[in-house]
Amino acid sequence: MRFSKIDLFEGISGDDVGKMMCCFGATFRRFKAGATVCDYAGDGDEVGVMMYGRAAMTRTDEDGEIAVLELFDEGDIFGEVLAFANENGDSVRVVAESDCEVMFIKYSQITKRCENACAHHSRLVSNMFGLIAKKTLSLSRRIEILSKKTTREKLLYYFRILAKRYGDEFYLPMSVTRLAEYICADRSAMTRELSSMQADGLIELQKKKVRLIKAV
Amino acid sequence: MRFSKIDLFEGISGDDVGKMMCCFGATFRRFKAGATVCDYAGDGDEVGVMMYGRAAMTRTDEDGEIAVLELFDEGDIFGEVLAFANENGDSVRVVAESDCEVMFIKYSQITKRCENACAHHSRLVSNMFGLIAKKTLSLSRRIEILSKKTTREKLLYYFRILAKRYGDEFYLPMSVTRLAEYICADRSAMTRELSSMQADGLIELQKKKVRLIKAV
DNA sequence: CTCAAAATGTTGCATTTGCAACATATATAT
DNA sequence: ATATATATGTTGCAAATGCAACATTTTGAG
Repeated sequence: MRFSKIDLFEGISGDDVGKMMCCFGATFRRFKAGATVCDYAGDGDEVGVMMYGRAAMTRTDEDGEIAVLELFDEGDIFGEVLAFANENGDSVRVVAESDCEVMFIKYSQITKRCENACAHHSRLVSNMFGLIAKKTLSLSRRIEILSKKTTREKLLYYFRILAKRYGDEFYLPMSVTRLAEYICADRSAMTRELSSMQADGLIELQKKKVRLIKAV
Repeated sequence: MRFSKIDLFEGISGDDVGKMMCCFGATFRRFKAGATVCDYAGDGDEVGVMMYGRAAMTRTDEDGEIAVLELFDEGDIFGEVLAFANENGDSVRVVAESDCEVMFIKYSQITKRCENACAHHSRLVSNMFGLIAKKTLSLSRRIEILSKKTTREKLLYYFRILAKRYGDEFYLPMSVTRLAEYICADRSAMTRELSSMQADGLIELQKKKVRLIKAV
C-alpha cells in the first residue's frame, strides 16, 4: 500500500498511517473500470480517498443525460458533503474511469478525538482542511470563469490562470471537448472562438499546445 | 457576547466557548459600516466569524470595477483559504455593510490538539467541517445554475431550488439587481426574460414575490 | 492492421443576449 | 418634505452563441 502520494496523509509516516487505519474504520475496495464506486442517495458518512486509478462524479438527469461534475485522480478525496448540490432528484454517482482502489473512512471518525496512539490525528484534520480548501478554490475559480460574459473572456481568464502556473506556453490539461463542458460553452462555438482569437493574435494554438500572446 | 446563534459553536455551551477562546487566541473587533474588515493579500492564517451585522467580500479589478463575491451574515465564517480564487492581482477584501463585530481565530489553532480543558475541541472541528461543507454546497449550487445555457433555464433552476425549500410561492432573498449579478446575466435582459416567462405562464411575479407554476 | 467510435474542425442560421439609453419608482439622507 | 441616489422596467439593435449538419482526424479495441 502506498500512502506516500496521498495528500491526506502528508507529514505522517507510512507506518503511522497504517496504525491509524484501525481507529478510522478504514475499508479498502477495488473497482473495475466502469463500476459504480458510490451512489449519493443521502446515506454518506463516508469520505473516499482514491488510492490509485481515476473516477468521475457524474449526474444523470431524468432524460438520461449524463454530466461529468468532477474528476478524481490519485490522492483526491470525495464524499457526499463534498459532493455537488443535488437539489432535484437526479442520480449523482462516482464511476470508476479505470481500474482503481478506494479507501473509505468514516467522516465522523476524522473529527473525533482519538483515544489510541494517534499522535498524528491533528495533522490529518489539518490536511483534510487543506484538501477541502483546495476543492473550494477550484469551485470558486470555475465560478470566476463562468461569470465572464463572452466565451472569449472565459477562455482568456482560464488561459491566464494556466499561464500563471505553467508559463505563457502550456498544454491544455483536458480535451477540447471537456474544456467546452468546463466553461459551459457549445463545443463548436468555442472552437470557432478559438480560431477567431488566434486570428486576432491573442493566442497561438497547435493541438493542445497554447501560447498566450502578451498584450503590448 | 452571544454565541448561541453561531453555528461554529453549536453543541458547545456558552461557558465552554468562553473558556476555549483563550487557547484559540481569539480576538474581537468592531467595524463601522463601510470599513474594511480584512484584505486578502496573502497573509491570512485567520478565520473570521461574523458575530453580528453584515459584510461583503468584494473584488476590485484594475479598472476599479467592484464585484460582490459573497455576503456574510451573522454566524457565517470567512477566511483566506475559504476566499474566492484570486489568480490575477485584483484586490479582494471583506467590507462591513453594516456596523458589525467579527471574531478572528487562528486557523492553525483550530486544527491543533488542545492541551487545556477543551473537551469540545473535536465538536468545534466537526462544526467547522460542516460550515465549509455548506459553503462548498452553495458554490456548487451556483455552478449548477451558471452551467445552464439560457437565462430562462438559470432562473427556473434557481426558482426550483427556492421552491423546494419554501414552497411554490416564495420571496426572492435578494434584490433583482443582485439576482442578475448572481446568475451572471445582464439586469435588463434578465428583467425582459422574467416578463417573458410570466407571459408564457411559467411564473407569476409581484415585486419580490414569485409563484412557480407547475408544469401540467 | 482494420474498423468503429470518439474527438475535432467548419459553417449557416435563428435565437439569445449584452449594451445603451431611456422612464419611472423606491429608498435614504438632510 | 424635498432632494438625491439607487433600484427597477422597457426597448431597439448589434454581437455572441447555441444548434444542426457535416467533413476530417485521432484513438482505441480486437
